[in-house]
Amino acid sequence: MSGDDRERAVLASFERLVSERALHEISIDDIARGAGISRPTFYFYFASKEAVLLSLFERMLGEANARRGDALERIAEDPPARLREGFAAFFDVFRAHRPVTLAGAEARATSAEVEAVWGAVMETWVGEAATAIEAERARGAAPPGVPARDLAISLLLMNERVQHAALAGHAPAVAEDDVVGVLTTIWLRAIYGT
Amino acid sequence: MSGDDRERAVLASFERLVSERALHEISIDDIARGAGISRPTFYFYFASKEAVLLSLFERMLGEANARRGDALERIAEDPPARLREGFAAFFDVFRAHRPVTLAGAEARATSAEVEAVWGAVMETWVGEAATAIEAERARGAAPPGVPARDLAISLLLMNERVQHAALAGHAPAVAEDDVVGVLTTIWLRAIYGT
DNA sequence: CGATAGTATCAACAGGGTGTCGAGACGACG
DNA sequence: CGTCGTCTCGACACCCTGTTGATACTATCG
Repeated sequence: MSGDDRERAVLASFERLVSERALHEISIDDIARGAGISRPTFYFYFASKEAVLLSLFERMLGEANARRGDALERIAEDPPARLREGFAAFFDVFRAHRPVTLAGAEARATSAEVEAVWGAVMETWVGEAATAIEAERARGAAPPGVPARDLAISLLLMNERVQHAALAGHAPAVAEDDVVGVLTTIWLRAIYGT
Repeated sequence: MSGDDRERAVLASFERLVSERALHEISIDDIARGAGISRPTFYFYFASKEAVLLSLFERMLGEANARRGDALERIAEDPPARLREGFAAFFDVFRAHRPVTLAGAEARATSAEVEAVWGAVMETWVGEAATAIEAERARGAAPPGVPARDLAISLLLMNERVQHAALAGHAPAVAEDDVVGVLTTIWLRAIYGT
């Protein structure tokens, strides 16, 4: 068995465990044993639980960014349709990797590194959304109002939190199947008025 | 020194520590020593770190609920003013107790009890907001749309997340002084249309 | 075909955290 | 002056983390 196989085994063990219980209930020993190695050997491959999580997480983010396409850039074509399309792309990916998503949210609370990585990802989306809002305002489709960046930040943080509550099943939450519709409606009203 | 004094000392020690570093970096021994008692004695007063936090947290929630008054119920009088008034009341309290607020957010990720308590609080606000939205729709001030409850949940989760990002200073975030204004604008547009 | 260098592995250690138990100190009150 | 709550903590058992140092295995080259 090669080093790459071992590393994959660690990722697989982690993904299995995280689908069974919360991140803070999983020890490095659990992950290591699940991958058929000892705890010190785990440290040969990863620096921490969080490092394993980030590895899985980044793969997931790549998938999400690929799937979303350029919906936001083409928002002028048909705002409701493009918004819905983009949100559905993200939510489908997060839903497909629910355990990793929830573990990521948990890790963000205690790991500065996870927090920073997620913040950087959010930052790119905020930039794109703010640009799209400004373009819609420039062409007269959307009325002026609060700074586009502040609007983009607030709406994206809403998406994050609403999706998380729905996936975690923590009340109060919007039903999973209604998440995309509700978020789309609020974005449309917040950006375009009616 | 009486038992009540000791208990107060524990709360004070906790509040001081939590203003210096993150919750997960604080051990029960730290809290106990800061209160001038031993670790086992800590357990005589509280079952866990989270129990101390919840004690402080509930006091803070009482303050917030008192300060907010009945802004939401009187929303018909002047929606922008009432909304702004209510949001400012909450945000002021959270800002005045920033370390406790941030510790609460951190604890929610790992403690089912904290998560449940916060969920119950959110649930009461969701009920009030949904009722207010339905009343505005009934009197024709607000147009129909997505279910009032889903709208209320999403907007309140947005408020929670936006306020948290601002208080934690985790990018991307809205500047503290702009939070209330931005949130008010989005609520107005989401509920009333333009 | 042996020397050597990089890769991989883990027993054992050091350090820190949690929660509990049982023995005792202390004050109030019948 | 006993005795009963209240209060206190040393000591223990246990779990978790991250590192060290000894050891294997493997591949490549002179």
